[in-house]
Amino acid sequence: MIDIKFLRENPDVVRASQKGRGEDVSIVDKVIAIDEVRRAALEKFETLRAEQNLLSKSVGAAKGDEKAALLENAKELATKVKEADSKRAEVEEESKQLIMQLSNILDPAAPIGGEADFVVIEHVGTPRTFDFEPKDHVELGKLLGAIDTERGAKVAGSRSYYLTGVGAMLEFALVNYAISSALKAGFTPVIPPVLVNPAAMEGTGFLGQAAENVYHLEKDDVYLVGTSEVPLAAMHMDEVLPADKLPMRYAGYSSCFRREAGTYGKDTRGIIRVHQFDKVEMFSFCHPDQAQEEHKRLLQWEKDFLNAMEIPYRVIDVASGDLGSSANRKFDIEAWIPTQEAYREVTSTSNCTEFQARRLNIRFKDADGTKAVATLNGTLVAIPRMIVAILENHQNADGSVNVPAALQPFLGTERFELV
RNA sequence: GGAGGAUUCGCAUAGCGGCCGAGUGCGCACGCUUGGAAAGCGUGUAUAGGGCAACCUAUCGAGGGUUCAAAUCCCUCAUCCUCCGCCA
Repeated sequence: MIDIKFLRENPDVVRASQKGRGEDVSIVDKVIAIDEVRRAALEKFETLRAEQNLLSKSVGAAKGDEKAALLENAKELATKVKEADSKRAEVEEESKQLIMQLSNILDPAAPIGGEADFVVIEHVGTPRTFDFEPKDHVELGKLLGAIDTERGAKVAGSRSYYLTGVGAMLEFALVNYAISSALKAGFTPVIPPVLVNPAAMEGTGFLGQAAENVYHLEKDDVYLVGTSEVPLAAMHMDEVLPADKLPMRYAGYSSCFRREAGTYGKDTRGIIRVHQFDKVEMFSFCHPDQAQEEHKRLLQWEKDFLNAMEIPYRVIDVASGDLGSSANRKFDIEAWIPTQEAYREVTSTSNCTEFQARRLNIRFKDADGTKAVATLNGTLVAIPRMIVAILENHQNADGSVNVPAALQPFLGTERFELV
């Protein structure tokens, strides 16, 4: 949610931001208009209420005929107050609905444009040249007894899979490596709930445009999270965090559930795009002035992970039209996938500034008062895509796969052999 | 799933339909006292919104209702605790 005071004072900035995202600019003026109506309605109600409070007191003090007369007036006033109050509530709700439609204000540094208009910040590592025909992860997964998509489909439908044998072991190794490096970096490890209530989902902004990708359990009115960003962000909902504890960093490990509606025909092969996967997510609550630096740090931790996996990748600055509504800037890391001869997204980090915290009512207190914190998130490792990258990049001609040195202590082997 | 109890200002508690935005204790901050500290004494100590100054308004788990007036009465819901049942 945008700060209404900021919008009042800088409508042009908000207009430009909406335009840059390719979103509705006219909302800005609608918000300004309704905000005036809102304040007028509020003032009217408050004046009447003040009058009523006074009158009520004199009723209490009065006696006999005098009291009867006052009561007469008070009754009349009470209906007026009720009317003014419901008008106020109505306008406030309307105003809130409109404000909620506005996305976060873009970082001026974010590239403007659509999905294809990202800016490549850097390339790290060089895609390997194979002296044999590289196999894709589905084939390798079969040869190693690591991934079983056929049985996944049989049991759970399309975009489902089993990780078996070294596949399962690889997940444990990745998670262990991720959590132990997060610990070293000062994160608090967290295993969050993956079943959350509407307030948590709503507050983190996943019931907007992203709603169709969220699983909802109607009978109990709870949602399956698509990322542990949701329970991690909502963890401190309605709290005032101690300023001297910021930044507060959490590394959440959880399953993630995504309906993947509207992706028919996209990445149908293998485990690049699936309905359920596990992920270690970094989440940071920090001082708004620190948000940009924190964002760089999250990106660095993501790079460290890719480096440790010895996988070539590039970092992109995601364009305005492709940002989530909460993010003011987003960096994606894309790993080189040999059989696709392309870089594919494996991690992503967003700076949500105070946008998300304002919705969730997460604040901190310092000398100037109580203000919204900034929230940032970043993927440390999303298991299936990392498995794809590791298998494909480190394969040998016979289908065996070399284990990156960083993972060897967790796996007790240097190489995955065919089964 | 059933039966009871609870939910008040950081914590613990008091609270009669109007004198309650709310008392007390602890904690915290500042001051006095002291060589210094403790104790003691004094003062202060929620959040949000509107004017942005005085001030006003809202908030006693949430949402409704009764009333001129609700922390206080009624209804619905949520959470926690105890007991019973069921499942592990």
